[in-house]
Amino acid sequence: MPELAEVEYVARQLRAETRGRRIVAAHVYWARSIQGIAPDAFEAGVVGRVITEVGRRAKYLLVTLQAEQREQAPASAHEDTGDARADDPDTRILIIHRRMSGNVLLAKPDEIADGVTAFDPYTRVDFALDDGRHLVYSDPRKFGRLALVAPDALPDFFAAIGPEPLDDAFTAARLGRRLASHNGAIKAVLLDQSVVAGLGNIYADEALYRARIHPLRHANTLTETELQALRDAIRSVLETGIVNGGVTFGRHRGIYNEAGANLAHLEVYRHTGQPCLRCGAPIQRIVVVGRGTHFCPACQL
DNA sequence: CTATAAACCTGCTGGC
DNA sequence: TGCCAGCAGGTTTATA
Repeated sequence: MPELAEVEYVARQLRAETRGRRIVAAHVYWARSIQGIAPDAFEAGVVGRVITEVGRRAKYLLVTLQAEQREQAPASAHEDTGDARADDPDTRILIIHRRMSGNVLLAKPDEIADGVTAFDPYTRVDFALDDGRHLVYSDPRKFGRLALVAPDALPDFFAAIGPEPLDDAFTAARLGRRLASHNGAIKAVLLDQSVVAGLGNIYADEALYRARIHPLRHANTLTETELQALRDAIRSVLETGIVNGGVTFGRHRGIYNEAGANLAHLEVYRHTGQPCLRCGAPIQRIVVVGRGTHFCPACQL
């Protein structure tokens, strides 16, 4: 459900609303939502820390948690330059992946009862903040995962994740180099997070449609013109998605449980049988690597 | 290495 | 109206 655009939108909301807030209590209601650490250790690891930054990598939400300032820092051999916190034992990164049905919600005290938000009964993890609000991880299907790691563990965590498509460094040439080693269908390759980060089924279809590339084209056969069009299309569909709060036809919500408005801006996804906006031919649906794939058979070549 | 499938879970939709 | 099979935006792991 949530792809790069949906995660980025929520990251920006969360950054604006929770930076500077301290976590005063945490409760894990579904143990398997926590990855790599025991639930009680996870709870103990976040309580007392302050949310200092919220970011995103691929489809992962990154919440930086710092221990409160200590009055006297312990004697330290290395000088504190104030920059990299990679070895700071007081900093942890809360990593959240919402997978298919997860949402991160910010609830007021009167919207919370016994760990369940009034507008959503699927609370798996609950964080109480020092202003009385609750950060709630809600996930009906329980596929999503939360992890708590030290900052220096991030490189390993993301070792297999490809480049960020919204970075300046994401050029047509770089995309071309990444696609060159893949002979499979371009749709399937775009879904491979090690090739490009953050694309899911919706935005992959939208990007291919706007670039006029058939989803079954072999990834290593795109021309330079097509690579440029695809690179531009990927960025364009993602940026539109972020601005509009993401696509909600199922579960994706913003932190106030509000629906995203980007469904109205999709041009091909789930438009099966409807006329192509460019040429009028009916949009077709096929299955690629088990995923519903929508395209115009007349103008995607 | 590529490729397909299964597993993880529950809710929603469409067909009968 | 009611029931049930099938499907859903993601990722990991197993199998061929």
